[in-house]
Amino acid sequence: MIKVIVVEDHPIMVEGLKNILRTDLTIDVIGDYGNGKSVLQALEEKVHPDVILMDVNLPDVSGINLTTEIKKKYEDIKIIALSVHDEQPVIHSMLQNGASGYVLKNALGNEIIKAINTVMDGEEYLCTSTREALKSADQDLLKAIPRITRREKEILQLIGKGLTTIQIAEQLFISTHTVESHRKNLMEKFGVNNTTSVVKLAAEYKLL
Amino acid sequence: MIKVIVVEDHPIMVEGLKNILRTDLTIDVIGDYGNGKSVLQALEEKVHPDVILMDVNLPDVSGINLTTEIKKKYEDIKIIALSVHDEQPVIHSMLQNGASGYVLKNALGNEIIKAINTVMDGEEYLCTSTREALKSADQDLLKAIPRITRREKEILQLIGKGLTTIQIAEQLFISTHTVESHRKNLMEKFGVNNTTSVVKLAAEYKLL
DNA sequence: AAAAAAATCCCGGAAAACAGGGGTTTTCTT
DNA sequence: AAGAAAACCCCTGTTTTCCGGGATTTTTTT
Repeated sequence: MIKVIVVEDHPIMVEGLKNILRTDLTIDVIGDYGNGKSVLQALEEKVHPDVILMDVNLPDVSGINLTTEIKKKYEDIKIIALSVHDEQPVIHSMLQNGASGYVLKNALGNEIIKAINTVMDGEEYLCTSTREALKSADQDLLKAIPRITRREKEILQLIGKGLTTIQIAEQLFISTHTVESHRKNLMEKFGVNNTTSVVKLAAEYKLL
Repeated sequence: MIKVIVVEDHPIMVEGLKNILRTDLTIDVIGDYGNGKSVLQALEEKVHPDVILMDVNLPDVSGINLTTEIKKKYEDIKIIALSVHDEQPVIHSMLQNGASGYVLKNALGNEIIKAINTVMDGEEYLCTSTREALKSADQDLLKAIPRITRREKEILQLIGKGLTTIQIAEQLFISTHTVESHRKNLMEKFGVNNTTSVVKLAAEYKLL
């Protein structure tokens, strides 16, 4: 029996997943959790799954960070990402951080079962649309989501609120020059040359 | 029997919904559709539901527009919005355009059943978190999502790509003054005073 | 056919952001 | 305890956006 746990904050989705997985008699869903904290706790205490089906957008932590953390402590657990996002940087970041599979939520139910079996065989599984998305990105540089610092995130949020450099500087009790430095670094990290693009990408990657 | 159809592009979600609705014997799910076009066609041809459970983010049209269209032709059909978005402007726009209910996807299954029964009684139903979201918006001005024109959307997308006014003007073969006018109008419509905020809001409301 | 909305174009001055350099002090991580 | 990374600070000049007015011509919608 393959022991699976589901990490997903939409009960209806959980219901659907369980229902689909029930059709495969070699799969046993031994638990479900609505946020990152509760899974980590469960893993600590008692639960020992073979596979984790994990939504990428959880209420408390990003799936990317959660994957990294789980993989650090329990390297044998296979993680399959479940997501509505087909942006390459998101996919790429998940895989880079230890996910063995990536399935879009618009995939058919049996893709999930296929994914579970594939990763249990030690292989990587990407659903059809995900493969499409990566293919079109193709060639050279499929970038991961930039790692931004606490401060940068803070400034990014204030920019998103529509504050100007001067207002941000005042609010954070730092010089406008510092704010501009952070702005510069953000543009650099995101590989763009104005803040508007940074905000757009950050919104896309759910970093705001 | 209450005849219900489901409009939702995630098969797993559809599975979950059907499973939940099966527990109520007075509800009959007579069909499901993965996009706006197919529902409209089905309504035209044969299907006559009492209630439509509709995902707000469909691949082809926005739930807001689809609601408007359906309500114009079939005013008796009750529409319940299903969404991951708890932003007031989204909720407000849906209700304003004829939706009778709004349920967040992180709601429990029985909220959906409650919603169906409530709207069939001619009342409006909002799930707990939605009510919370509207309450915190409170007082005065819960704004709807601005209606933007074709051209404005086009310019918004180019701005989001990081193009400057000059570059946009060149690409669209219009004067920079025109681009600036559109920029101005966008800021006005969104009620903010810089383009970055416009892009952020547009991303939030899935207008990009 | 008339009215309303959208799209287009124009100006000038002020404000903000960007580009491209520099450097110091904390705070993590190894 | 060292080294690296983050956070902080500073400068000047250029570009772009914003704000405050305008106005005209197409499209839609009623």
